[in-house]
Amino acid sequence: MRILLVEDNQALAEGLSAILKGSGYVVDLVGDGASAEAATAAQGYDLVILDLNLPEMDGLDVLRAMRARQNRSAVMILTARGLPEERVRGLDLGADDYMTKPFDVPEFEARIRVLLRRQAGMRSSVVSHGGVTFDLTSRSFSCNGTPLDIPAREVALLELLFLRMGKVVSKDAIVASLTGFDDDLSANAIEQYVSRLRKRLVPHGLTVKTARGIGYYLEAVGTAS
Amino acid sequence: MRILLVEDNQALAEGLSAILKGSGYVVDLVGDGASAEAATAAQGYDLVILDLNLPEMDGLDVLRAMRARQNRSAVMILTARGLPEERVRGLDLGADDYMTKPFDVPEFEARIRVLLRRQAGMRSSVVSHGGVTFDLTSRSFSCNGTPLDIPAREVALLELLFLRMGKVVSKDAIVASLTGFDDDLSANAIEQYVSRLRKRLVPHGLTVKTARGIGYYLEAVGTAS
DNA sequence: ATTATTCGTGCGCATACTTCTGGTCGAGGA
DNA sequence: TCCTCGACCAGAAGTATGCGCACGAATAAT
Repeated sequence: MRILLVEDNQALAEGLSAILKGSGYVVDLVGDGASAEAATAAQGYDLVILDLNLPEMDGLDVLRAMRARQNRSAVMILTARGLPEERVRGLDLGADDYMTKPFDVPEFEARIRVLLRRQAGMRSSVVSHGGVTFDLTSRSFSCNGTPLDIPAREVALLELLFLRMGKVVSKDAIVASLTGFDDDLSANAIEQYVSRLRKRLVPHGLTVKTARGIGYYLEAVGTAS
Repeated sequence: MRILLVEDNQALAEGLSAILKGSGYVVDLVGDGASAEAATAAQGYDLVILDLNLPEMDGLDVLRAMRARQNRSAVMILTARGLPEERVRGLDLGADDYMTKPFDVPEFEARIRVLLRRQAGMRSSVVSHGGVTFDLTSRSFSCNGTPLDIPAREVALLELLFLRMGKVVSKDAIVASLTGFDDDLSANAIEQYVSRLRKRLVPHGLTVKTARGIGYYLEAVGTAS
């Protein structure tokens, strides 16, 4: 975890830096807006701790510039000025948290943990094989960002195979997974879906292989056994 | 955007609920820990605002249970107790922010905006696709600087699609995001909004594509697959 | 209070997804 | 080699789903 600390007050800077390093973070320290600009442009930080009261360039300008550059780092603002409207501005400019000096050090550390935890946990629940991606939450497939237009029933089947990539799924298991209690499905229907899926998957480098008498499994083309 | 407010003080609950609804959020309100448990288990909320001082079950237990259930909703803790060590505990248990009563309402709103935009994976307060821009602060759309006049319900829908540009949003997710406990929405209503939105978006180079049986997604016209 | 939007539902139509029937192909076994 | 059985495909009928229209109810604006 790499943190950039932007603070012009020498004493405070050293103190915070020591605290952060003590918690096991890698800390870079700069004392003015221009240096902060340069550092954030050059390095990808997980977190930027930003004092607003900087010489020359205002801290909010640094933040604004970062966001304009599409910089995704988490930002915590640290300042002596405690005006509520000032805070609102900072937060709306893209800061993730805002603390007013003097502050409680344990709380400071806790809030940093929160920001870093969030930063790390932003990965969404998706599974990829080759160029194809499956989003568990929306139950939809996409290829290079563009959604694949596949009928619901085929999605259900593909999902089953996709999540067990390379493993054979028995026909019974497929039927059980696609139907509820009351309704049933002829074995032929499944073969039908498989057939359609095969055609659909050709451009995306996937094939449905058949395990005769047992079931089906998914495979990336060119990965012949 | 759907928010769960957990607060037992009737007056405060109504007040906050009014503020949030005024900002265009869908708000569900519960008054005790058990209800909060049930609600978070049943529904996916974008944000949970949690008072610690609850009858029967402590707010922190609710939070702990949520996280144990892998619930990823953002959580803001709200309390009268201001002990720093108390805050640290809350934050380390998986809360994303912590405010002490009494608090400044504009700052409260700003922090909520922060949590929601971070939840959506956004680092700054405006998102653009093509010529259209969405301002998360005012929750309004504009095209080349001129605001687009869109009804509230359609804004809510467009916001959902816009923030997940190109990704399929399931119809269920749309309904969940647009309705609270008491009211419900027919599937037809959504199709209706989509229909209206489509007409509105034509001049601005955006189209709502439909993933039959699954949901909808937004796409820039001319970016056909 | 009156008017103008906005909101939500029911209905009919069109589309395309599902499912089955029946027939051809290919793999293994006798 | 031939025979049998499962796998695959094509076509067609049935059916669910999405779409737009039009109308009444709710809400906001004047």
